[in-house]
Amino acid sequence: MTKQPTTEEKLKVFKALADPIRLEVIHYLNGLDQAVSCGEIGQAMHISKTSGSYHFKILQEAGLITVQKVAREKYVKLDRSTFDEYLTHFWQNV
Amino acid sequence: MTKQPTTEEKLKVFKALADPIRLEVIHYLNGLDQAVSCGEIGQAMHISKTSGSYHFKILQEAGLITVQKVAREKYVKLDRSTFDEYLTHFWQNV
DNA sequence: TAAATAGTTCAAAAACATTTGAACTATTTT
DNA sequence: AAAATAGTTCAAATGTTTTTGAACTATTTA
Repeated sequence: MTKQPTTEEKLKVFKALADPIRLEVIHYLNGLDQAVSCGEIGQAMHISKTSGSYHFKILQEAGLITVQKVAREKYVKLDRSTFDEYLTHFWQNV
Repeated sequence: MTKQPTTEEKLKVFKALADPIRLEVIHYLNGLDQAVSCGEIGQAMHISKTSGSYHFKILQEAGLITVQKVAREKYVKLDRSTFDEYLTHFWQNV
């Protein structure tokens, strides 16, 4: 009884997954399983702040991460429900 | 006990899924659940032969479809084991 | 054997995604 | 209050993907 994703939404998710840096970020977040600051992830991935900002935005707009601002930092974690909806339950929406 | 996909392989699959025409092809093939000729799919998607050829190659190289040549036609169907490995079982490989 | 059909290949053009560095905002520390 | 830190925004440059049309191969039909 939960709404079917549109093609636009699916595209956003698959495009977000179709990049090596973003797959690495997902892997990193999955390993830690807690909110981590953008800066920490950026350092671990060896990318610039600007590039990090760009990639986090894409992951966020796809719904793959959630973001929480704490003082001057942003903490990020995986939104597993989105992975489940688009990947694990892929055949439910195809 | 089955080999972990490499980052390259995952990227190929997610890139293949990150396109509206290819998602439509997958949807079409899923509905029919049988091998269909490239020409028939191309007509149903309203794309040129050249564009069809390009997209089928990408889906094939990602392992998302299998292709069988019969006389001068090519028949295509979904390879569900690849969808299962990369999507349904996403968390096993992340 | 000539014409038609199914699909491929190639290179150029067009469209789209990513990176870069500088300038910026907001917050925290000294 | 000044300096430092976390992150964003912008436009330009670079890189990658997709589309296009013409020429091609292989097979089938007339």
